[in-house]
Amino acid sequence: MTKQSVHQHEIQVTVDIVVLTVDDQKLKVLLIQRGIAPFKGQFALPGGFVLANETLDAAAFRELSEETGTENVYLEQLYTFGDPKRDPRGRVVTVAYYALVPAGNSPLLAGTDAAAAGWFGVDELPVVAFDHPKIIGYAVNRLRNKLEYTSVGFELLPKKFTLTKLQMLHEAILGRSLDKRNFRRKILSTGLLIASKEMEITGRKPARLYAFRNLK
Amino acid sequence: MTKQSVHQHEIQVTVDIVVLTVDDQKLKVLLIQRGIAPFKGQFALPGGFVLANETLDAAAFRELSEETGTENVYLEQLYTFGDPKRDPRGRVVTVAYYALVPAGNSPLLAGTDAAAAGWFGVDELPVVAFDHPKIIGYAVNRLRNKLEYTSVGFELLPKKFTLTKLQMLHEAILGRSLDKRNFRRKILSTGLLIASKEMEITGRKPARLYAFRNLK
DNA sequence: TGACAAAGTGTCACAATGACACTATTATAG
DNA sequence: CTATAATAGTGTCATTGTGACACTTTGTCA
Repeated sequence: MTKQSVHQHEIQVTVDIVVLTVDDQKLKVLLIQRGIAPFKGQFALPGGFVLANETLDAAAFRELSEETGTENVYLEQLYTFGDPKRDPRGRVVTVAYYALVPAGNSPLLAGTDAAAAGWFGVDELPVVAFDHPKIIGYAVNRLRNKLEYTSVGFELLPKKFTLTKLQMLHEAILGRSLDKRNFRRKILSTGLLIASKEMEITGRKPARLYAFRNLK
Repeated sequence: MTKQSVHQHEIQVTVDIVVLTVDDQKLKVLLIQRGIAPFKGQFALPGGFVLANETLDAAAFRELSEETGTENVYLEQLYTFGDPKRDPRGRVVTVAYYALVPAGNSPLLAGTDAAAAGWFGVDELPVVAFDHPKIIGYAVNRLRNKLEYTSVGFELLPKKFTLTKLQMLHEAILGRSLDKRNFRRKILSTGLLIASKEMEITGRKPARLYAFRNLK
């Protein structure tokens, strides 16, 4: 910031978004099949250019909305990737974000300029373009870490959920099973959950529904 | 990344580096006085443009070396700031890094194009240009958090140090005092320290010198 | 050799965590 | 109607981690 050249160092800046969900007991990422070169036919993260008068966060929200129809989701900046060779078309620095969406709220993928899209288990990825596999790895790591010391997990569930659902969610993300009693003790002791009076009726013994204490 | 325009969305990309040290029992940041407009005369973080064929990490290392003469330091990407109004000269996205340097290794500030430079306690900052106060805040937070669950602290000390020095370092960063026995118990139980046979002789009772177990 | 300054050391109470298995409640099938 | 299948829900114990707390040791220097 101490140099004064103005038109010399311009670079294309994009945002790419790792949209994560948990479905079918698996942590999954949203990928879009590229309709154009380079990497035509391969899958890639949703994303796009940062516009002239837009914050980075706004660009990420916009792309998420445009490409997936998803709104009102948890979105957080992840890391910025800037290897000069990461995009064969030229110098592109991408600010990666990750988003968490509840299972079932699968974005409708309306109005995308991509050929197709879908959810892929993070351990069963297809061929993925650019350095996006690395970016996905970063996001998965971040989510696993944050799960241990924050309440991000609730972002992946509907407003009301059973403790078993919450536990299965944690198990899917962490990739290991958890003790039921210890899990309940710990999660309830945080005070972040409020028990509703409703029960989920599933055909067997009904389970109590809880909600995340929404306060900041 | 699904659009194909090429020359439309170019943005200037810089790196800015929050160089931190602990000296005189205070957590301090390296600031450089700007010799040119905008914000002429104000202090700012060292930094500069990312060059055409350079990774972001390389740009950060280069700027650090050019502007401060510092090398071989701990350097980690922090966050990317891209508010369209953050730089009055135009659209500049900056990838912020933070660096940790041992006290006393104060960079010599050789060959800088800035008017002056100096270390400032993070609680006693002068008027700082751009959104750099916010960036400094991010870095301080990150360091405080990382100190609790990693070994970054060792990056701020010489190779050999006494436990009292290490404790004072932690106290300076966290901004609170720690119990001597509890601190020693905890830090020694990590197994990250190896006791050397040397003692530091300071005029009073000599203190044992320890080193960080360098392994990854 | 006495005073000073900093190094170094142990215990106890409480909280957090991990391991472990049975009972309760509902729907459904016979 | 009652037996069964399925999932919900619950408590204890041992271990470990953590915070609070004060005195002794060792060397220097006056």
